[in-house]
Amino acid sequence: MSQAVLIADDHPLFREALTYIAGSVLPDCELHEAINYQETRDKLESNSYKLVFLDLNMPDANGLTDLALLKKMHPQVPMVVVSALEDPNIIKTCLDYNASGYIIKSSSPEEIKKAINTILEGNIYAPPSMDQTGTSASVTAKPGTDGISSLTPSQLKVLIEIGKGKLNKQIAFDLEISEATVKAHITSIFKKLGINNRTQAVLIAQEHQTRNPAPGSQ
Amino acid sequence: MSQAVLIADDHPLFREALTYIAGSVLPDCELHEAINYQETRDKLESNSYKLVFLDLNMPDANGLTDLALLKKMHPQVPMVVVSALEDPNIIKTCLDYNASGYIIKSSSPEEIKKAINTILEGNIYAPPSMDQTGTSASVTAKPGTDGISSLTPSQLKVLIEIGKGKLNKQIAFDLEISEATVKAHITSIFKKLGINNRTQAVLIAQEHQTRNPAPGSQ
DNA sequence: CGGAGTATTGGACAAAAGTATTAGGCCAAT
DNA sequence: ATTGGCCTAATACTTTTGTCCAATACTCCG
Repeated sequence: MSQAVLIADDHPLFREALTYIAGSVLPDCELHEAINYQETRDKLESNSYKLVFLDLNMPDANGLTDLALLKKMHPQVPMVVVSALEDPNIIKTCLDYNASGYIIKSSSPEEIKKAINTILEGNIYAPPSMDQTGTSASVTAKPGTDGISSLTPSQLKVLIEIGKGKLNKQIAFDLEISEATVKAHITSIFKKLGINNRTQAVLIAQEHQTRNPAPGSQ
Repeated sequence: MSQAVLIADDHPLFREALTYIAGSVLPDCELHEAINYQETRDKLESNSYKLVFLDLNMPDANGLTDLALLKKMHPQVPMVVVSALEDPNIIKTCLDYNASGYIIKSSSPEEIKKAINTILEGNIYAPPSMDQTGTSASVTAKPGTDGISSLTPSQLKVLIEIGKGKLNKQIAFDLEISEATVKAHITSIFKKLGINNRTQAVLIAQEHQTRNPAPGSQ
């Protein structure tokens, strides 16, 4: 069987760097790349990967919700989140969503190699900065935060669309399902999240976007 | 007439520090304190201040939207935003909302004194870090971002409530106006912001919450 | 002072959202 | 093979949302 690794990141430089590092640790692996969420999803569908590097700030991505969705669809594939953010809360949340690890983009190549090996041995890798703060009691989940993990893939997709401010009719069209189905999903989502209207759903969906303090934002 | 200054910050230590500094620069002023947004609003209603120090991260605050609202209701009162954040984009946005200045919490007492004097002379104070990047063309507003400034006080209040996921009925009750009025405001808001439903309004309202991107982000 | 423009309010109406119920097909686990 | 969960979908219904039109009140400006 082929041993393939997927690198999903929209930044060419980092993709190249990660490809190089992964190649040195795993010389016998095919190295695939994806530059956006769509491509990541497609490649996961058609290939069997032993490891996925996943950036949650790709142009068409929806932050943590994407991780939840990909893990729902491919629970057996180890996925490690790569991000510039070092916020322990975000890191912890990613691990809560069953990420196999979290790599900070500014890490040294040695650190990244260590992470890869740790994960391939079946363990979870968290960056060194988490060792001090990771188990801090100050990092506590809000009510409803974990509820999003209980959503089914279809429900997550609908929630993402709600989070874009779309009408049910538009969501139905875009997801190629009927409006009745959209409503059915929404009702389920509300029950699972303990809310009762879509604006509250937007707020929860927003909480799960990995914020990128990008230039020009705000 | 009495010369009073209001210090609105939920952090006791910083409030104390700021009180001390303000007292040294303005020995003849009454020094009032507010520990949350509600209290800030009330004190502004019942007193006439020559200067207000405003923290936008108080427990019941709504970020930049609060600044916009307070300035709408008291356009003549100079307000200086105090915050731990140094993001030039946020600083610029505060100034766009007619803040008279922006003080970074880690500033030295001398720096803060300078800021107070600058503002009391009728000028705008921006932190030194802005001098290099402040006028950068890279800080550009998104469409709709400035639209929030064009909202009337009532409309802003309604938008804030929408941003909490409330129903029109609840908003009407909480703001003590009729539901019909709430809806009328919402329609106006939509036109000004160029949107057509409340979930999109939530997204815009969220953008104007001052995010606290945690130490070490990016 | 008088008009222009606008904020605020409200009622009536149309559109969308949300709930309840039912049900068929599919897949995985027992 | 039967159960159970998920996705899909339709109908029927209530509630909420959003628009349109109209009236009042207020400020600003000539």
